[in-house]
Amino acid sequence: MSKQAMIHALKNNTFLQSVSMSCLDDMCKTAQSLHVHKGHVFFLREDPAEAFYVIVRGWVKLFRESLDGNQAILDVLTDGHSFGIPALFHENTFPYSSEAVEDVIAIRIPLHALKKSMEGNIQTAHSLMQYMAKEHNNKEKELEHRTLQNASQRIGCFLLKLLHNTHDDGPQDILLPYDKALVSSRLGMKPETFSRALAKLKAETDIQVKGSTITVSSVQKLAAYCCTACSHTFPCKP
Amino acid sequence: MSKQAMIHALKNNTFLQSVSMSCLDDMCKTAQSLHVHKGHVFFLREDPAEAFYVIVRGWVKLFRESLDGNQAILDVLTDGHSFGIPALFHENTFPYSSEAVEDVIAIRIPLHALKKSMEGNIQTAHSLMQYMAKEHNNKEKELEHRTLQNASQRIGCFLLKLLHNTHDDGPQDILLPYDKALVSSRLGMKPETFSRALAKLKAETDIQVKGSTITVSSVQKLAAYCCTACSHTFPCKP
DNA sequence: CGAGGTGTTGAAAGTGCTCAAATGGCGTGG
DNA sequence: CCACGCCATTTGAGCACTTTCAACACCTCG
Repeated sequence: MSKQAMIHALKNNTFLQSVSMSCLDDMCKTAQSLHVHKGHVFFLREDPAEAFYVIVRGWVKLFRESLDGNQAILDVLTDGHSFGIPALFHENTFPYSSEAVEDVIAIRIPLHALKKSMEGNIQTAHSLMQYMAKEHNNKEKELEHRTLQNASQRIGCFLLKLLHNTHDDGPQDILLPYDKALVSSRLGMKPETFSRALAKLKAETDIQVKGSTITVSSVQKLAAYCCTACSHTFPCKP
Repeated sequence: MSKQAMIHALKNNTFLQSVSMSCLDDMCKTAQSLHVHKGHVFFLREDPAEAFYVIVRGWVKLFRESLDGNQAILDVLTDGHSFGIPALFHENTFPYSSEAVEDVIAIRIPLHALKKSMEGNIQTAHSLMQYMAKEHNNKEKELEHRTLQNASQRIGCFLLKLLHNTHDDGPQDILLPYDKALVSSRLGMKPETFSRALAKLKAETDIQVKGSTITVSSVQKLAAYCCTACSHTFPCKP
């Protein structure tokens, strides 16, 4: 991937999109693009951190493992999203591990380049803050969902976020972006629970499930089922 | 509370402590101190936000309520901590409600003062980022705990964070900082569950419970019980 | 002493988890 | 084109943990 292509990718749909071209140009001087194959890790928790990553294509999961061998999925990210940035504020070690869920193309940008850009350029600093605030907000929502919603409702909420059109109430198809086992751990449940909870959701809200394709017959009905257990009224955009 | 006292309070143990006196002085020009009595709210979720708060003394809970009337506690804060800041990045409305758990003395600082200070002063911006990164990190830990730890382990982990001395293995007393019902919802469980889970923790790790005072006979033992279900090895400082 | 708040306990139901086995789709090699 | 094996997913049965609802104990304060 050429340097120009990298800059273009950063301008499109990443947290750096408001940063000026010249700043991105600077930042990309030490950046590189890379392919990571399915199942391979970018870095592990506590690794010394030298760079953060921006996903150009593919899916990446962020996770931690407990001493007794369980895994908690923190997030699953795709095009335009970045990861590894919190290392900046964490003694330069990564606070989580990251792994390609499928083949990934990413841009690797040294943290010191980001730091330098931040110091010289208010816009970079502002973008980073915006990014962190959004992350923080997402985590708080997540925590609320774990507290107030049951398994079926969390699945429904996940589906609602995948909708393209939140206004039309007519039937819409949703394609699960990654396999059900990963969706389930992303939502803090086991695959078996996911399967049963999805069946329950099907019974409650008239969705149809065929493999990874889910057809929502009434968005209203689905939202009514999920969002009553949440502080946000549908659609919960920001 | 005099302006000098406010500045002094901000210099001591808040996220603004690295900010220069002159900046704090500026910021405090439009700040005011206030008392809020137990049970009274500072603001509600979705209120238009004009200021954030720094706690000088007392305890404040941050929470959200679902449509069907349940409450999720996001955090419970005390001296030196602040709340309301995320409104800066949230269309100037508060993303959560806040209520005094006991009588509180706080400093109310207009958000525009913070914003202005941030723009004129790198150190303020840096402090704010540091603060947000830490918050973000805390939320991720919280989420991990909900995923991987059971009720007893979460209580144990909560107690470990209250320890003054993490090195000595000898007996130490801990005083619960607020009532058990609030601790339980802070940890995402019901009061009854808390009571039973604490009894189980007592059986498993030789702690003694007498009202709000808990005596840990062996920190090692408690840590061994809780931290095996977590990715962080004890003591988990940062 | 009585009232109200706070915490505990019991019994039963609900929810999600574990382990094991069955199902079904899909790509490969024959 | 079909059989095979692999993998993801589903299903079943039993269990563990948490919640619910109700009752009770305890403490403090008036």
